[in-house]
Parts: sequence; C-alpha cells; structure tokens
Amino acid sequence: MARKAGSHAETTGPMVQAAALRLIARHGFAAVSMRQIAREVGMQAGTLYNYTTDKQTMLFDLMRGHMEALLDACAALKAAGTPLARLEAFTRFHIRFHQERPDAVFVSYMELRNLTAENFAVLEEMRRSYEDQLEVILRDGVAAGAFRLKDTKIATLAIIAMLTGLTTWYREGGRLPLEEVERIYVDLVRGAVGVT
Amino acid sequence: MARKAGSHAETTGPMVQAAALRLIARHGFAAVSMRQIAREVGMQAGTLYNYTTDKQTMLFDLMRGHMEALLDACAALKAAGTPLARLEAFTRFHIRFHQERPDAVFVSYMELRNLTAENFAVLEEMRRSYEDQLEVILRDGVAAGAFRLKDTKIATLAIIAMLTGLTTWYREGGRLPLEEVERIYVDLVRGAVGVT
DNA sequence: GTCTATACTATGATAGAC
DNA sequence: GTCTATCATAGTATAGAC
Repeated sequence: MARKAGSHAETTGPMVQAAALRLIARHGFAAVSMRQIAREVGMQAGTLYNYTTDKQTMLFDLMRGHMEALLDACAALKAAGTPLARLEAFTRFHIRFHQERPDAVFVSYMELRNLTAENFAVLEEMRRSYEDQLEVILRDGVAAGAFRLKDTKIATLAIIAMLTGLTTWYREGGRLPLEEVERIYVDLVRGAVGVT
Repeated sequence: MARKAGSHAETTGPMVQAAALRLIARHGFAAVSMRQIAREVGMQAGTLYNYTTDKQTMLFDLMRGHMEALLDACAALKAAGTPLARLEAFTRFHIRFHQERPDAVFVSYMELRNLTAENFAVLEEMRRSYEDQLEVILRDGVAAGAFRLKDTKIATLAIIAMLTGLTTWYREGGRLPLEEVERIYVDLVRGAVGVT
C-alpha cells in the first residue's frame, strides 16, 4: 500500500501524545490549548484532529494508557514468597515505575476532575484494581501473623500515598541515588505494617 | 461613616473567596472563569475586580491564606513531652486540620503550577517551614533513641504525603469515624518511625 | 459597590484546497 | 496528512454611568 506524501502516522501519533503529556503535566489540561500542543509537535492546530477526536479524548487516552501500563507491569510481578517479600517487591516496583514517568503520574493524579463522568469511572476502576494488588498482600501478611495492622484498606491507601509522594520531590542526581531512597522507603513501609 | 447603598464589602469579600475556592477545587484554576465565580456570588464579572486586582492574585491569596492558617495553627501546638507524644500530636493535628478544609488543601496542592514564579517561591518557603516542624520532632526522636530512621528528611516527606493522602478518600459519615481513622494513622506513623 | 458595555485576545473544532 | 481560513464562543480585564 503506497503512502501519501507527508504521511507519518506511525511516528507522529506518539509525538503528539508525548507533547500533550508534557505540556499538560507542566501547565494543566485546561491551561493547555490545542494550538500549543500543535506548535510543540510542529504542526497546525487543525491537523491534531487527525490524531484525536477531541481534547477530552486526548486526555482520557493519555491517562488510560498510563494506568494500563501500570496494571500490566504490576501483573508481571511474581507474587511469590512471603508476604513481606511480596510487600518489598511491590514497594520497589511502585517507586521505580512512578519515578520513571513523572509526567504521566502527575497527569493521572491531577486531571481526574477534568474527565467526563464516564471516563472518570473507567479510571477509578483501574485505580481500585491496582490498590487491590497491595491490599491482598497486606491481608495475607496479617493472616500469616507477619503484619500487625488495624485496617488493611486504610493501610493500603496510606502506603500508596506515601510512595507516590516520592514523585513530588525526587529528582535524579539529587542527594541520594534511587537505590538508597528505595531502601529507605522499604524500611518505612516495613515499619508501617508492623514488622519489627 | 455612612455606607453607600449596595456596599457590603465586609461580607462580600469572604463570599467571593469562598466561591472561588470551591469552584477552583472542583474544576481547577484554569478551568474556572471569572464569570463563573461572579455568577456563584451573584454579581457581574466586572464587579469581581473590586475584590482582587486579577485572577492570579486571587489564587495566590487563597493559597497563602491556607498556608498561613496552617502555620499559625501548627505553631499553637504545644511542643512538649516526649518525641513520640509530639509526633502523635502532630499527626492528629495534621489530619484534623486537613480534613476540615478539603477544598483549600486540594487547591494548595494542585494549583502550584498555576502560580507565577514569585508567588510560587513564597508558598514553597511556607511549605518547607511546615515540613521543618515535623522534621525537628523526628530528629529529636532519633537523638533520644526513641525512633529508628535512616533519613529524617525523607521520612518527613513520606509521613506528610501519607497523612495528606487521607483527604483524597476520607468523607464524613463513611465506614469509620475520624477518631478511629486518626488512631489507625497514628499507629502507621509510629511503625514507620520504628517505634515498636 | 455594582452594573452594562465593550476592547481585545484566545479557545475548540470544522471545511475544503492541496 | 497537512495547511489555511474560518466559525462560534468564551476568556480577562477595563471604562464609565449610576
């Protein structure tokens, strides 16, 4: 099949997504215009509509893509070993995954209110599904007598908030290497679940 | 001093602030128009400019007001007792203060990127000052041999992130009363700092 | 202090030529 | 697939009457 002149769909699509993600993370969805995104990619505003039906869909696709990648990567974690070992693996996974994509994390946590009700519901379901992965570990640990927790649901939310908070301050090349930061958070999490 | 007809500065000013805070928390700063805020208060858009010089100043004043209230209330905490007692007092204070003002918290954490560089710097300094209150407690606890922490700075940020995360899910009348939720978080924090 | 009216700029999205 | 041009609407902010 011959390609038309000026046709670059396979590379341009991802470029549009990358530009949108970066600008939205920086300035917020409502503050970023389609013209800005187009300029960033080097095209005219109208051309963007070859890659998305509208601005809302653009945001939703970015956020869904991030959550899908998160769930896929999390599912690939081997759920073997003691609850403590699994908790450690989850902690390190969460830190690494989020630290590698600060823009997507930022957008996924900050722009929920700019989604339509339907799109919001889809993402909420995915978020809940991710949280469940951690809660199962916590429940297993409590059942095995390894963890001491009053409420595994609240502990789940508290731990995820604690770990995700890292993305607001950690920058590569800072005071500590990520390896060391990971170890520190693992210790904080171990303590929080009552491992002594 | 006679007041002009239609003059309600003392009550209208706070009403404008309250409407702006609520709308911005709901939809985001960039997504809310001056017209919307005016409509919420029951005035015309132009009249808003009797209460603020511009939209940016309006946002900044809201955020600064929140941080000032936070720092004042935190300073009023008696810094007495053991490090563990002070840590517990800080934990309960942070939870209560944030839970009472979900809109202000939301705005203060989400709209930093919509501030000018100068305004941002002011708020960053206030935030750092608040974090320092907790870090002093953690350092004292480590010095006294009561806490076991590898890095008090990271522990400070981790604990604050964990506690603030509560505002994203806690709603009055939910599964647990705030009193109980507080107790659970106190336990999580105690564990995180290595108190057994 | 509030209103109406308006200046000026920007927005999301579409149509049609190439 | 991209561009230019455009539509219809909405944005912040100001001026001047009352």
